[in-house]
Amino acid sequence: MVTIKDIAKAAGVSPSTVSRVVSKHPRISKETADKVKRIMAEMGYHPNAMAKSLVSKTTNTLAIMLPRPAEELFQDFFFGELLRGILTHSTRAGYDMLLTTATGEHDEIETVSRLVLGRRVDGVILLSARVKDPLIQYLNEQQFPSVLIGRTDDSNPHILTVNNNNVQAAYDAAQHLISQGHERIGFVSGPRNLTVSFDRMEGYRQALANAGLKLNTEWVVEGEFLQESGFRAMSFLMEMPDRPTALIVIDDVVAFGVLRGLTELGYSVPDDICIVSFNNIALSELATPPISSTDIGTYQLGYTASQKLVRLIQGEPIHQFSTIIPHRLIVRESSMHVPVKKG
Amino acid sequence: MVTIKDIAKAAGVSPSTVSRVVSKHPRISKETADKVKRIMAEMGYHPNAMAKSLVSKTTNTLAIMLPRPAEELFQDFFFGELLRGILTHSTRAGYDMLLTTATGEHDEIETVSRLVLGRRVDGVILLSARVKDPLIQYLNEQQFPSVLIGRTDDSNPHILTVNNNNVQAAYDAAQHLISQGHERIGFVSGPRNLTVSFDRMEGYRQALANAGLKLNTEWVVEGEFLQESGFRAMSFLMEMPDRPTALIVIDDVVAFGVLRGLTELGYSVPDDICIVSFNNIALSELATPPISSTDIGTYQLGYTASQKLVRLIQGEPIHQFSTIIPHRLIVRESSMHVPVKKG
DNA sequence: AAGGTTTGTTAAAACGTTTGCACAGCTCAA
DNA sequence: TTGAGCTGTGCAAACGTTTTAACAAACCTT
Repeated sequence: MVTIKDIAKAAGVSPSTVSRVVSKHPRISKETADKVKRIMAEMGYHPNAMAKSLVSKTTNTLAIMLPRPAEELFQDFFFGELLRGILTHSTRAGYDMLLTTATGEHDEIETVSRLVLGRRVDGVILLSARVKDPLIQYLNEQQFPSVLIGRTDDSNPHILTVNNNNVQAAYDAAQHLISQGHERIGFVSGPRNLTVSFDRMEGYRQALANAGLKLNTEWVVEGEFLQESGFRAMSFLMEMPDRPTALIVIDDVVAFGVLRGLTELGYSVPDDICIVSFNNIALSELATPPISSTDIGTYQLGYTASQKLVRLIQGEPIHQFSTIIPHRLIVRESSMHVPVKKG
Repeated sequence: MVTIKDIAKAAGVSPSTVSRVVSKHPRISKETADKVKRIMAEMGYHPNAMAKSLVSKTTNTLAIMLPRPAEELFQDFFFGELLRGILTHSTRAGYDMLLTTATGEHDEIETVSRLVLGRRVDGVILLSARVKDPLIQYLNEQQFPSVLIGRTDDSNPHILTVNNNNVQAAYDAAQHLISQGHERIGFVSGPRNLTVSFDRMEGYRQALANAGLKLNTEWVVEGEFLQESGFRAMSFLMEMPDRPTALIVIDDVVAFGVLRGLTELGYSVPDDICIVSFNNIALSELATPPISSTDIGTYQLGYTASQKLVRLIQGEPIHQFSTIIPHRLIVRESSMHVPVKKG
């Protein structure tokens, strides 16, 4: 293990000088710098990250806190794309990513405080906000640099957020169906305690209200972000006497399940029922039929989150604490059918 | 920031004693331990990870090196599932995961040596081996604790590996088709420089040879691990006068593309052509038709890799340097059709 | 030519732990 | 009673950096 002292000795300078060469201090003469650099290359010097962190009190590392039921998340392309956005930026900015997950409900705070209070990371990225999220509240109290991908209520002023306008996105999806003449529109939602479910439900509600359409609560089904959820929802939903002619589905993976459920029950999409979904994962357009989905800018969501967090850490001025990534409905076959009006 | 000295002072003991309480040193009396623990809880003490790492020369962190074209990888459910396996074990074993990716071809070694020589991590997990992988060779030379998910040639004795028997897996897939009476079987492969492509190609070759079937090299198409690859392969493959009646596809995501391509060209699966694929991602059974796929134990692959690496780091005896995770062909509709014999 | 500023470098303290060694007090066998 | 062994604790060095303060030498400015 070659240390800064070894380099200093070999170059005939002090360790401080070597340190300053590494960190490009302006007061170092070109000759000294060149000599030291040459010797570092010759001897294969690599600064010890821990020693540096200890004294500089910065780790150049960000943590991603994965939400508890990580199974769901990982099943989703959505997560991979998000991670890719985060990683692309953080690598460019010179930050490493630490991936962490709690083992249980209660040790969530414990896990994050080990990292935060143990000065293991410089900032935290949170995924998937719950309606009353203790983790968010904790980080807000600690005033530790954090960014949430999702939404939090206004009482957490220290937390940056990057999010979609999910109310509007769901409104747009519903409006698309309404404009095609649908009057009975259902909603296959995700877990009720996630803000994303809440917001999309709200947009759905508003669109229906605006169009003067009835919202039959029996047309609203809550589930997980899993295929099974969508699959199971169908057997229930399609048995209803006055069943919907169109469905809004919270996520593409769930929509795959919905599609499969409908196929097995003998229904045809979009002829019997139309479907619009969210997240626009790569496979959506390869489904049979291709699924209409809302592109929420997943990569951008991750990239922006990392970007804002790094800015916050580096003390740059924050123009806006909350950033909205635009969405766009991609219409495909699954919603291309005009329903037959009832007598 | 409350340090070990603060606790020592408050408890009326020396810092060494506090340190020993934290690390459960047997020579500490129960009374002292209890008192120190109480005070730590009261004052909210959290050990500084960097200081600890500096002196103990261990970081309790593993790195995952992502292969260069990370886009492909992230598009794949496969990666998420693998990550879940790794993370589940590493969390249990008390290790954090550092996710890193190189920005270019050349700085791969640089990126990993910063982590390795900078003593930032205790071990490295490598994904997706190339045929002559400089990264693997580097880690082998450094004799740094590493595990490869995939295969390497025998000249890297210091690298642990976890892998499937991909030759056998492809053999089994081909055999399945052959036993159904197929005589013209094609192969949609991945990038040629990945060992996984190489091995599956080999199994495919062996099975055909064993059955006395001709391998038409025009039936073999190389591409990426992307849907487009599968999609594009079809327009080419199906125009051939003596086109195959069955296809083996390197990955489910590619198979989705294949399926879509065939649908657009007006072919029906499995009636016109049968398909068998690999990796068995969750959406495979939701495709139309459900795709026959080889379950390669993705989660297990990741879990085992982490397990072996941690054992190596902790100096436990290694029984076998190379572990094979069993595979299993899941037959679904996409390969359930007996071809009509010619003449 | 004197004083002030700039430039290039060093010495030493600090960061918060762990751990080898020393040692005091105790127990117990001979 | 002696001393060997054990138990519980403290001292101080070490880990490899960064950074403040100090200072010598060189450069201006008048």
